[in-house]
Amino acid sequence: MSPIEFYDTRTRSRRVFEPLEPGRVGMYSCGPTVYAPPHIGNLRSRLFSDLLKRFLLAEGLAVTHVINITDVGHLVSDADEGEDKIEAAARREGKTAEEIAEHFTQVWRDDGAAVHCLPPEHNPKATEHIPEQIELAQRLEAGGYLYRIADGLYFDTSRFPRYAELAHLDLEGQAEGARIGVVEGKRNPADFAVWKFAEPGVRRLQEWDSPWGRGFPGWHLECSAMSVRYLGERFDIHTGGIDLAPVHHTNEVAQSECGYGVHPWVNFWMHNEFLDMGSEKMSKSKGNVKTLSDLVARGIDPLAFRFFFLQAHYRQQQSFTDEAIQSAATGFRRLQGIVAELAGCDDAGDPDRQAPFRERFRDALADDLNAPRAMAVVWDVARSDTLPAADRRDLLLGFEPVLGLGLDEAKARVAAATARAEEAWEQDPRIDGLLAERQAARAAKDWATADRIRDELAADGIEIVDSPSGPRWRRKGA
RNA sequence: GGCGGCGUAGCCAAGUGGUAAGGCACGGGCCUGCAAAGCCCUGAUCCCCGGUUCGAAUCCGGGCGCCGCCUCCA
Repeated sequence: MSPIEFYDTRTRSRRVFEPLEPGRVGMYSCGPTVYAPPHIGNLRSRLFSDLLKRFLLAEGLAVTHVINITDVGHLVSDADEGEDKIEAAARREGKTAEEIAEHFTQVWRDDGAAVHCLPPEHNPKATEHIPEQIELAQRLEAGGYLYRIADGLYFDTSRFPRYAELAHLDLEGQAEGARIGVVEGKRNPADFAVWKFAEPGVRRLQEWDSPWGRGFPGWHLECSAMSVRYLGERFDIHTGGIDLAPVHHTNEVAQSECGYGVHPWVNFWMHNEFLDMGSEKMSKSKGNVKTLSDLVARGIDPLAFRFFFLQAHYRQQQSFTDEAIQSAATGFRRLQGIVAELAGCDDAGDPDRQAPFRERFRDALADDLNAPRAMAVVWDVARSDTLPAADRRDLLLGFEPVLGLGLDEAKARVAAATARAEEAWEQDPRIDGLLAERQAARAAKDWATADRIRDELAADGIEIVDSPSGPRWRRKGA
């Protein structure tokens, strides 16, 4: 058993993971801003934190996982100006901000459930923790970290020497060519809003009273305030997409370390890389696949996306192409078939014989969550011609709590898929007539006629599949 | 301008000093009248150049190419 090692963004190194409190792990993952459905890139981040959690649970640790729901405070344009995205969506849909947030929060939960992400222990909403956020802002104000300008209360990053630490920022060089929107009165380019004042004459759907006047919290504030409430002033792991490190997480660190006087606030910062969409940039207008529903509409099982995710390491950009997701779907289907077959075995396995495989699987994940290597073990077991079926069954089902691929229900899932395929067979007088003709030819062993009919139908894009209960047909690509 | 990542078989993707995991596709085989499904078998010396080393995909230097972030984008 090798020790658990994770890569930590702050120290830019792989370190042995030890919970701050033996046996217990506190995890915080940056969640969705609920103004639109999550896309598959968001889903990768979610799957990453879920895999991490499942692995820690399998290690016997008690995990408290917090994922926030950002239902206020995101602005449409750059800098700290522009319209709130949720408010914009609400206006567009003719609904309230709460309705928009509620709807997309549900979509986020449904999508997560569809890919078997375990529900977090806490799923706090920013709007339900305004007092906590104000309390933190007051601490920061008391510490002299904030200053007030026309549109809000800002954090003075020059008061926090470690500001650039997490993302290893070069603030000098960065300011030179960055497209940083200029906010009148900011002391440093990196300074950010902790509390924004409601604009005079503009009535927002979401605003609250505060010691500094009516307004709303800055985006970064919620994560600092809610994590301390549910995980304490220091905790073990904070996850998120790699893009969050330079701004969002950097600002969270500034607020939390200055507000609570702790360091390091978070023991391990773990960031997942992006999905590489290649030339087909994700965009609704181009009609490119980007949400889980889009995949489902194309006949991709949500869990095939989870299988796809497990095939690449979380810190590598993963190329998402049509061919890649299709091949994942095929691989997943076959793996399910193998497990479904093994489920019928009633023999007892031999734990000693299984041990080496369990260890390889576990050690791959202990090695900075190397899922691809763990999957290689899965296939070694699935297709082993030396391991008895009982051991293969025990091993694969033993991996399931970490994989989350639904292998424990493989038999039922395969049966359901078969039933769905049955329903997909179509009927049509003309084609069914030709099929009957072909059957007659087959019965007479007139293969030439039989094949001619099939070829003719194939030319029309119709595929015939023979089965014990007779021939069926469907349109290709359906 | 700054920060970061990548370039391994047709595609996806592990592998950070000792003679290249795994998945998908292709090809071959079994099965099937044929086909589909399923099962089995089969493939690479690691972008280029130079260096370090007994030995490098793995370390160093220099190229070329690609991607992300620096905008409240995961």
